[in-house]
Amino acid sequence: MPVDAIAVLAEPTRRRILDELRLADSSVGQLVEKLAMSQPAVSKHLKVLREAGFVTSRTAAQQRIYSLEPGPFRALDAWLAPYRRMWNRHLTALERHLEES
Amino acid sequence: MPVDAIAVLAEPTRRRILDELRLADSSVGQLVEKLAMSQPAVSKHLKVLREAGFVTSRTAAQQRIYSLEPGPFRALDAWLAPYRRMWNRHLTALERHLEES
DNA sequence: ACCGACTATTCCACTGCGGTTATATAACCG
DNA sequence: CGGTTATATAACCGCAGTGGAATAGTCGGT
Repeated sequence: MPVDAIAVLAEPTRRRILDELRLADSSVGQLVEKLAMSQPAVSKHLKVLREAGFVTSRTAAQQRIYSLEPGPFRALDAWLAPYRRMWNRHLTALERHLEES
Repeated sequence: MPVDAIAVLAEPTRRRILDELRLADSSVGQLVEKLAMSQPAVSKHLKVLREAGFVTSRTAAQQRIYSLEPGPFRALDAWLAPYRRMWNRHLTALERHLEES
């Protein structure tokens, strides 16, 4: 399911966008400023993120405010689950203690 | 840290390799058979996975047995952590109940 | 209805990556 | 040492994706 969700995350710029949106919903213009990149580039990445379900946009006047959607993140977490079981078997005593908290 | 770890996982073939190795350590030849792909292709993917720390290989006669390493998976999990906090705020009552188990 | 602000789309050049074929290296065996 | 098996590397090709510049679309204000 997260089939190509991971591929979407492979792009550093897209991860930066997600980092920004995690802190606050943003308009395209705000992202352009933060990322110091051309507006078309940002819009194109947003399109990819949108189609993969990572973000949604609501219209506010001429701006479009983007915000995160948890779905694909949860899917990625689910993909990771079987491996998590594996690495839990590799816990050292110290790590096992930290795991308690 | 998982900087390009995610990019490494973006490749479907590499995820298939990881899936196989999760079930059992395997030689290159065994992976070639499972994946129905040319041996050089598999070797190249293994090189990428090795350099990203996802797998290690031990030599057994002419064969090289590959096995998983938990490190990068944990790093990915760490990258996901801040987003996990986000989607936890979106839990419904039902989900919240299931989360208890 | 026109203008200005904001965003999306198109076109193009470039780069990088995955796959195959061919070849090199390494290890075991007689 | 010669031959065979097993894996890695090299060279090449085709394609997909990214970024910029230019262009089109959308919406509110006057």
